[in-house]
Amino acid sequence: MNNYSKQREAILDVMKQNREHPTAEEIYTLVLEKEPQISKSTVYRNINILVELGEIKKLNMAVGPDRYDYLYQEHSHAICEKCGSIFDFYDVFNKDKLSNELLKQIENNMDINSITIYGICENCKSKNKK
Amino acid sequence: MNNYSKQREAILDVMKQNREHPTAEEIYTLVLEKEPQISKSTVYRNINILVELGEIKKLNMAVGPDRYDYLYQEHSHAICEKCGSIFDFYDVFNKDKLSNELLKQIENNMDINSITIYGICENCKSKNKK
DNA sequence: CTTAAAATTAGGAATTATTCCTAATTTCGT
DNA sequence: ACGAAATTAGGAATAATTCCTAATTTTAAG
Repeated sequence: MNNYSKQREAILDVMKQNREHPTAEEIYTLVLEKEPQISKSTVYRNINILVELGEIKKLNMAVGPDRYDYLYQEHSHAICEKCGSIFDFYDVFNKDKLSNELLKQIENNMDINSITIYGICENCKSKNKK
Repeated sequence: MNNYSKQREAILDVMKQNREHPTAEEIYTLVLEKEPQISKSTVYRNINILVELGEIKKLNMAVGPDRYDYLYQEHSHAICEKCGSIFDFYDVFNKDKLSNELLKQIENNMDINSITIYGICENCKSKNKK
């Protein structure tokens, strides 16, 4: 794994130019513009490889399919479990401290990749009150 | 939504007695012991209702199907993105403070339901070095 | 206790999301 | 330039979940 292919490069380009946390399906549609012959399995396979390589990040959604994020800057996500909205935010968690606390509590020296907040956004809260 | 049914009660019972974060499939298998006639769609539907009612929590996995957790005590989860191991841990995040920070940054007054750490566990780290 | 409306069910079909398979092509190291 | 290794397109297969329908159960009101 790691030979050059224009397909993989096109996928990475799409991710670099897109900060909307696209789904695999959306990535596929976007990459079709540059690579009209690309197949969906190639998109899925390369998405997984890029995650593996640490170039993009996988967001585990509460609703709907997984989403992906190019790592333009270290940040965290807050995800609405009702409507699936994603909010980016910065500088809240001290990973070293967390990592240490984790080590103490679970006795496992995990590498922390990301921290995600799940909840209900303002909009969905007000909808439910009706 | 919210009429009594022995099926829903049986599902909740399974969740109360199981702290292994079962998948929907596993819940289905377990509940079959008490309700041999229950159908998978009833299990899925009721799981969603119980999440909605706040009786159980949905864990958005990095690998494999979603998992569920009875809310016996407030706690957070650390999930290995490679093998899917789940670690429970306690008392690390100050939700009020976080909620406030979120409000400032994203200008959305989200209700925080849970905070999940995603990473790579010790075991998977050492496997990769080989 | 009836009774009617509302909620829930079983069972299976349908849908969605993702992975797997294969033969052909491309890339890479020498 | 050549052979091994990696990658591809295309489609089949699988996994996870939701949707549909007619029958049954629950609830609330009389």
